[in-house]
Amino acid sequence: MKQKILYVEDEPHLGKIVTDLLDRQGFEVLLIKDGDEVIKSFKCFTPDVCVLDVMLPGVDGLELGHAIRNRYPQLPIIFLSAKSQTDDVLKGFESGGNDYIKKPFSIDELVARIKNQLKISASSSLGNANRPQEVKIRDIVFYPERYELHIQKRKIKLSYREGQILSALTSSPNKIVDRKELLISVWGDDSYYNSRTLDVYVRKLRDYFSAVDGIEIHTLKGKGYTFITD
Amino acid sequence: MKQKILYVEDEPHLGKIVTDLLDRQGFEVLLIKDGDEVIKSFKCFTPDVCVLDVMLPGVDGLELGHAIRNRYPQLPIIFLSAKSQTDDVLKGFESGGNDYIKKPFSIDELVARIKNQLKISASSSLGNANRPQEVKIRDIVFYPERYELHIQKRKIKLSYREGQILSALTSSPNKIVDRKELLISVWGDDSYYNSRTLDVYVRKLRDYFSAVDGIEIHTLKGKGYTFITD
DNA sequence: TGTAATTAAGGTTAATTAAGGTTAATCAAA
DNA sequence: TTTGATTAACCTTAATTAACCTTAATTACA
Repeated sequence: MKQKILYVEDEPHLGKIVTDLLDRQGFEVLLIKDGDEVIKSFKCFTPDVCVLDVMLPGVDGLELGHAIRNRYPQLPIIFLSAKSQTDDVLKGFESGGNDYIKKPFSIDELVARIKNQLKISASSSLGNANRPQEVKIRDIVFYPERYELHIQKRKIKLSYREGQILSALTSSPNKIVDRKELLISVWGDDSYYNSRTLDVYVRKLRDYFSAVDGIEIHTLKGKGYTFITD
Repeated sequence: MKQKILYVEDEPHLGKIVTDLLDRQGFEVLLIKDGDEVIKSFKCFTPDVCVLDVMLPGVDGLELGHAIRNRYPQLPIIFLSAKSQTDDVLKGFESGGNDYIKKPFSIDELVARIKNQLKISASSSLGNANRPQEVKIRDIVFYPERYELHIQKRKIKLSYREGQILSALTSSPNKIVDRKELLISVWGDDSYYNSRTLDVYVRKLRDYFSAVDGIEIHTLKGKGYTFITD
């Protein structure tokens, strides 16, 4: 079942390109140009996430977001903002089911953030279990919320970053964790430097697991990592 | 009853975003773009706290602050400043019910400071509000409102600061207590020196717990502390 | 079409920077 | 004048940046 995105964008050219790219990523996208028609559209289209340009003519994107949230408090909203003055303040503004991306953005970033929001809303609708108490694999145990890794009697205190990254990897073992998504979920953006920092941490984690066999972090170049436990 | 915030910000997008986020935090926010209209607005809106951008066009944010101060000496004011050059000016202004935040700021920080001014216990119940009678963990008992810590027969009288900090940490065991929030809830601001003082107290607390195993205060650099009890 | 250049994506190791920790000295209030 | 709180000086370590290396994925072209 395809995930549905409601995308509100007045600039037709950009709207078409983004819609197209999201479509190719396997999403079902409804593109709406006119803010006024958004609420109406909910009658026949119930999205899993909304992407709103804040610079809409007539209706303000933020107000529209407000209106949407009133009706559907659980629905995550991602705002696209062009203003450069807000840039620095916007960085890291992610709270509850909302996120702000500044233009220009890359499609990969948008996709990563969409997936991020979908994951969040999915896990929160499953009651609690956002983070498991412990992850047991062979003779290792990982306690995500206390940043501790037990490898065959040895207790390793993980740093904040190590813990975040390992959480992300172990949350879906034997599946690809997209590198960009990982970067965004840990650092909030996928800049070159954060990417290099990630390399360094992956190396550290691999070091910890080097003693254990049957566990490894596999690289899929251009894609991401898989935490392999065979 | 919602707490009321008067927020003066000329940059419309930033203003809307921040208003929106504060709204979602359960505040009632009046956003005013024009400094001249602030005083007028007091006729129909009596805020519990003011948030002023100091870089307003026309009227100076600081002058506005003075004007507000003259009329409502009890009303706490939080200044948002873009440039660090204004530091000394703001420092002079800072006193009693006043505070300032440097841009870029995170919404969490703003909320922490607003709550601090309002003397509301912060979201993670770091404050003094809903203190439990006692906290029992393994063979220790902590009586927050008596500032007393019993460790295996030994009774330790905690100082005010020690008690505050330990309350904050034990109020959410095995979860991250944000360092900045902790500083703001204990000292009202997160200056360099308070940060160093916190280090000293954490060291003292760790000393007390060194006798007990299974209890420790784990540092997550760049984030905060977790009070670990396994 | 197969194989060599090229280039982009990661990996490794080390240096640097920034966040905390430790211990001791000072300050301020009962 | 003693005790809690803060400041200070110096130390340690996480996090990041940097420089250089390796390998997969393209592209070039024979």
